[in-house]
Amino acid sequence: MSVADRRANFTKIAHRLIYEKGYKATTMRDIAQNMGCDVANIYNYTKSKESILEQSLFDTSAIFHEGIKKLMRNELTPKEKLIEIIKLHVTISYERPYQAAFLIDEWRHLSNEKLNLFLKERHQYESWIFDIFNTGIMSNDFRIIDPKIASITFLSSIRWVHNQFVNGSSPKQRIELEVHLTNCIIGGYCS
Amino acid sequence: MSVADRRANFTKIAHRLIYEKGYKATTMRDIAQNMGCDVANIYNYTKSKESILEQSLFDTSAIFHEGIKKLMRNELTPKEKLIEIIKLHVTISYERPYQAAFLIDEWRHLSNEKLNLFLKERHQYESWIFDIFNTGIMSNDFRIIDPKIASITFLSSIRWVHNQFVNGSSPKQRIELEVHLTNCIIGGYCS
DNA sequence: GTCTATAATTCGATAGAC
DNA sequence: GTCTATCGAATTATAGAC
Repeated sequence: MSVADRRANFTKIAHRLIYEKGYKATTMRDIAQNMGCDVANIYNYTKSKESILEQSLFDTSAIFHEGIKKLMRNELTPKEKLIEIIKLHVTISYERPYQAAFLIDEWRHLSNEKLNLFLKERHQYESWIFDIFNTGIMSNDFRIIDPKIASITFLSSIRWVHNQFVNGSSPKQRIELEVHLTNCIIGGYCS
Repeated sequence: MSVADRRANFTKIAHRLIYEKGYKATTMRDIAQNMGCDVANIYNYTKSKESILEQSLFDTSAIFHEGIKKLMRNELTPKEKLIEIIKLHVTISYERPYQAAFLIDEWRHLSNEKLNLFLKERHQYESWIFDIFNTGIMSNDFRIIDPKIASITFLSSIRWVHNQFVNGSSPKQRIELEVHLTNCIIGGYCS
């Protein structure tokens, strides 16, 4: 196994354990045991426990930001933007379900300096979503709703998708989920 | 201060800290410090750290179950049932925001036996929601959507409400949130 | 009820031999 | 890169004096 493969294997195992048990409840000894080696070896792959979390959070945050920046540049209607954002979340949650979960559950375990930086990024992301709703309500693309509550509710409604992918899913299952989820959120429940 | 008041104060402080830092990251010393006493005194109010979490989870789970059982007995349309469930979640999240959060974030730190019991209760609750969607789709009250994905999305979309209440809110703010949230979820976003 | 003291364990991380 | 051994700190929880 190459060095790169070993590192990838370590990251995968560490992320899975942190997802299953939570960051605080996952010990370096847990990770070592699942790697089949001793605790000391873990520090060949990471300089500290926190850096595992830190790298995952900021890497994945950057991917979300790239995605939303790209679709905000396109000339899409507010409704089309929401559809693209659903697709973005499903895609990222499919490709890295554990790390998508950390953005929701584990960010608070960052140390203070990193925490502030992360919250800044998150707030910026939420602002983009808010702007879409605010614009869409003004332009009558959306109904008369509270833009703040709508944007929070929208983000919350797609915050479970990663759970569907943690045990492995096929590309077909990904597409199906995306279609049904979009149908629910964009079309609404009631006829 | 009476014995009951001291216990209530302990519970409130413990729940606030667990909400803010997470169960694993909250130490008995943290709680003691916020109570203004020594660690040993904490064990006058609880027999263990886990029993704090355990009692909160099962108490609040029972309240959710009581609420949904009551509204399922009524002869309401599926749509009216969803509206009542939104109201139920807003009400409980308003009255005990920390404990509502534990049902989402902290249940996994229960010990094995208690964990299985909790998951059983949660699954039953989710089944009731699923049944509402399943029935509503058949009866044409709802659009043609995937009932499984719809029920998960619905529950996820109201899973943020407690955050709005953790720093204290007026009854008027509660009503406003309930109205706007119901408008978003039942009416949908798009016109 | 309050405290001091401490037991028993576990944690992240490092030193150093191979 | 692997291991053994261990450090220093922090954890839950208890014993026992006041």
